[in-house]
Amino acid sequence: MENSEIARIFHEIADLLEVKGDNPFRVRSYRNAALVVEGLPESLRTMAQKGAEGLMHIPGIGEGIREKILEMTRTGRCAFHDGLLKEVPQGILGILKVSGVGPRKAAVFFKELGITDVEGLEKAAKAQRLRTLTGFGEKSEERILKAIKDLRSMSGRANLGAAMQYAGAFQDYLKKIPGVTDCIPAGSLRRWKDSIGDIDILAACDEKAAAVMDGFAAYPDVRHVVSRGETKSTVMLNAGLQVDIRVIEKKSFGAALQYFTGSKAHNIALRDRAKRMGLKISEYGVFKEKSGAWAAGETEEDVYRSVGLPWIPPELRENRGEIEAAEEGRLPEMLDVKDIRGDLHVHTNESDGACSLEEMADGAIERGYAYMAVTDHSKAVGIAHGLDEKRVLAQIKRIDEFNEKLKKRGRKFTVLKGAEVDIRADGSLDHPDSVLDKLDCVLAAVHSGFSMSMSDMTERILKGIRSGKINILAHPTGRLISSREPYAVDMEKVMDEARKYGVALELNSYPDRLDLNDTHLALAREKGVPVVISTDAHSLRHFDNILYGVHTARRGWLEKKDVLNTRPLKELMKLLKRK
DNA sequence: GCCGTTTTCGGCCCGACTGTTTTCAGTCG
Repeated sequence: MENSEIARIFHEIADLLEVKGDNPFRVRSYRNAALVVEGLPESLRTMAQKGAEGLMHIPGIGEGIREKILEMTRTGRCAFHDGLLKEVPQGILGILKVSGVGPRKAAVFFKELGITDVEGLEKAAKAQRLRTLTGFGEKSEERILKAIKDLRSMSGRANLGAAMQYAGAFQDYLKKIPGVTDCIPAGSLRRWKDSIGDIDILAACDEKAAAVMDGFAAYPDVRHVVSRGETKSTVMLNAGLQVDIRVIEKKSFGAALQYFTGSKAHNIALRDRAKRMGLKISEYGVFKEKSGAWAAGETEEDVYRSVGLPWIPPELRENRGEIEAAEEGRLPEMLDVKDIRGDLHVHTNESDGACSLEEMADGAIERGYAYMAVTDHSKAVGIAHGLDEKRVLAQIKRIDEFNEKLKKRGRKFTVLKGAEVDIRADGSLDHPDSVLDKLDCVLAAVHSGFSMSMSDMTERILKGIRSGKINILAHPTGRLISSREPYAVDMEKVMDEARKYGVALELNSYPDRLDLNDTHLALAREKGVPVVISTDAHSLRHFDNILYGVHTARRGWLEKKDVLNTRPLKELMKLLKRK
């Protein structure tokens, strides 16, 4: 059982306990454990091989949950979870996804009306049966029907790229409303999380907040207003994306930004820390607990300073040890997009790119890069018009000629000869060694046969690494955030072997990929496996995606030294020498 | 169920909005 599945079970246990009306702090323990497990770089499967001893010292995991992890990694089941499902029908978990319906209401619907799933809830609301319950009326039914409609129109979480665009447009609109002095997207967007549940926007204003709220609700792309208050409102966009806005006075802006950026787990830990110091943190500021006197709040720096910490970059705020690291002066030196000196995954119109080699090179030069690797597909990827041996040789010749031309013109820019060679189902590479040996930078990647077993897929990729012919493993898990699960692969084994063979792992910056993800990157850093941040550009504008890659790397605590393409060309070329 | 400058019991972040009810519980972030 993998970490993601174990985390899912803990989330479900938390939901089921809540519907049962169990101790809310016990519920929180399971929810917290789920988050901790999700953020764990190493797999519990591996850690549990040493028994309970291997699972000690994971914050938030105590004896009870440790036992359940052991059980799940050994048997693939959790008896406690199975037992809960006998008491509470699984369909009720779906009801909890309906906005405005939580565990208490779901329990009432189940006990009083025998409702066990969303369809049943919809029927009951339409038949006006909910209003027969105490505490529910006509409006409750309306809200629930609307929320069910919204739920169905949402395609789960939005990818970061799309969410950024929606948020940017909304932000521009809000800034033009009179009285708004500042406006910034917060939430998981500001933390550059790879998928976004909703957009959170914080606005500071010097006049009546009500005017801002009017403007907010009047945004042309709004489908309907979900809730509307003095300082806080929620709307649903036509695209099925929810947007929350919070309006706050300038003197509280830092505290509000800190609060609204999250993550929830980070905030709880920070507020807990404040409490132990005799302080209280809310979105309005930091206050002395006894006297209620205002202590800080205008900037985020002030808020963190008030609890004895340096400012913590948003990407790190997941309660994954950043507060302890901040306290001990161990926060990573954050990578900057300016540190990136070149792109090592670029396609041209020889395969499925939109632009020529020359056009892509111009684009890279314009960004201030020192180098770029042309890495078109190999023939197995027919749909991308992959190159055969003959075409690769022709491309090599063209690149040599192009580099000569650049040199003559005095340009300090080099195009590396590369390929994105397919790792076939049997682990062999899709170009002969004679071709690979002529290239500067060989990427290898899986493009088909995703449904293999974990052991087969791992072996397939290990064979590619052991060929000694590749430099970089591209998009190592193959996930597409909104449409395809990662294939099953033992990433720890892949990383160990990659380190042995001097193969780097790619962080693909495409917002739908972001592959490796943040926790894998943390593992790579721990294991000392070098990472390359690339865009997989198929057109000029794709170069911009490097921003998503860099911020994802920051989420994985990667520093400049951990990333190969922060090195100057000469140093890079030495590192790309294959064994 | 977790955790300890409040250490093995007794706490556990904090506030806005909604609907239905007259003072608040439930939900959300």
